[in-house]
Amino acid sequence: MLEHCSTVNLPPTHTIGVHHMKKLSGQRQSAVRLNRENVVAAASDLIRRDGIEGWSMRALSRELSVSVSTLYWHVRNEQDLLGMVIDEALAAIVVADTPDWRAGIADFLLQARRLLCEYPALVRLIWRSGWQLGPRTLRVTNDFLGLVARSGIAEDEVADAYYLLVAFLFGFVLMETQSPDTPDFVAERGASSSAAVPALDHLARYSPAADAAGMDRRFAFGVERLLNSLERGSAAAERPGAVG
Amino acid sequence: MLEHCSTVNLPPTHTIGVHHMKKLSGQRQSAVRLNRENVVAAASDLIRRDGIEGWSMRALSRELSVSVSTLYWHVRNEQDLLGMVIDEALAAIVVADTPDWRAGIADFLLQARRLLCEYPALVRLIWRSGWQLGPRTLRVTNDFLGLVARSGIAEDEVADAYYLLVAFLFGFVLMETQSPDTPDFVAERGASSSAAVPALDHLARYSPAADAAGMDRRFAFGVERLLNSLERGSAAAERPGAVG
DNA sequence: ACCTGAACACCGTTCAAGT
DNA sequence: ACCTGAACACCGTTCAAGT
Repeated sequence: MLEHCSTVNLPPTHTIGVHHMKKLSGQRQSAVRLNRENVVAAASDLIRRDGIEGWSMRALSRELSVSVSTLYWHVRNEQDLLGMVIDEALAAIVVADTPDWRAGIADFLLQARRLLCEYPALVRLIWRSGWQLGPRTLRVTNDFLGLVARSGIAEDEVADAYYLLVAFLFGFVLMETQSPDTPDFVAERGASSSAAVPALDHLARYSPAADAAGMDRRFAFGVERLLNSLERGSAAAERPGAVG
Repeated sequence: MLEHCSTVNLPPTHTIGVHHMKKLSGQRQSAVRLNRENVVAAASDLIRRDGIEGWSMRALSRELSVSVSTLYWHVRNEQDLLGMVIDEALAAIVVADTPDWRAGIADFLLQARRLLCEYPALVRLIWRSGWQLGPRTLRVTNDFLGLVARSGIAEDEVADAYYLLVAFLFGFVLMETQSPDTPDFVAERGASSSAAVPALDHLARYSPAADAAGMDRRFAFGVERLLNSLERGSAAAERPGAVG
């Protein structure tokens, strides 16, 4: 029920590591020696295949035909492992080094959305594992920050703009991947409401359902407005007084 | 480590229910008869007090000095219960019925941020329990949608604007409550990088750390830019071609 | 250096059985 | 109608013990 996220057919963002080390097919003996990298790759594959619901240290150990406790030799604990999985995945995002900051930012956001959408477990992982940034993620973040700075926004507002953009990105993917189970909740609820309580008229009218078709449009809408709001940045003349 | 979220000292958003039914103090016998409402209220209190980390059906049963299985008579399952907790909490947001849509939207966003921040477990809950909207949440959503529609944005863009605003809200609170464990990761990493690999200069320069002081400013920045971007809505002349 | 088995302290959910 | 105890199938993590 969280299977949309279309955005053109997704290129396989994740042919990075040594992955699929002949495991995940379920034979008995471990043909390959385990190491830190192997474990992370296997975890990544498993989460990709089964989603976060099926994930557990024990499930991974079963997948690798290895004792659970073995994993703890290669990895400090679950959070440590998941952190590395996140960092590896996020490293797939490449930040364009272009003077065209509008295109650069839009491209970054689209890449990130695709990655997070193709790999919805990632968002839940980031959420769950406390969002500590790995080294590769820091690199990507740094480069993106440079892109934002290039927009000509005031120097002391770069971080603010970064938060605006990334907050939108994360929130959007969150809504997109975790959309309500009942896409038709509007008709349902709107109809059953008695005459006494006012109906959910706006919900019925504008129906902000998270249908796959609409989401691409909505993302583009958001990105466009955000880019515009950066562009017209410091020249805002009619601001009431909320500068702080 | 997720203890910021200042935004003026928070008024107690949550003196709603019958709560604190003399439980949470830990005596033996259940003086009050249990019912659906009671259970939800107790769950809400418990999560508020101990955060989501300590939450479990079994923990709640211990708190109520009752057998775990008893809970399942009053409530379908954990997800059902958490859904009701969320809906109750979100119902505390009141949407101003004002023609001043800018003020109305800003007020709504601030209320929501406060609530979610004061109650960080909520965001994780929403995340975890699949974001199905309860009846009270639908009401709030509906009213907010009306406010957005009043901004004079094109009718077929109301839902898009709604997503833009709410995505920002959720993403922001997510970043705010789940900020990295290492607020000083910049100096740390920036310093230790060798000369070979380029330093994380932008991170060091703009330091987008989630310090409590900066977050209020950042939220205000975001809200302001978003409101502006709605205002200048349909009059956008120089859009490249991303209308769809 | 790498792996195992058993143990510890947890989970959510079900279900026959009690009053 | 409401509550219990025991059971089932899980968790993450530790640790002495094996090679």
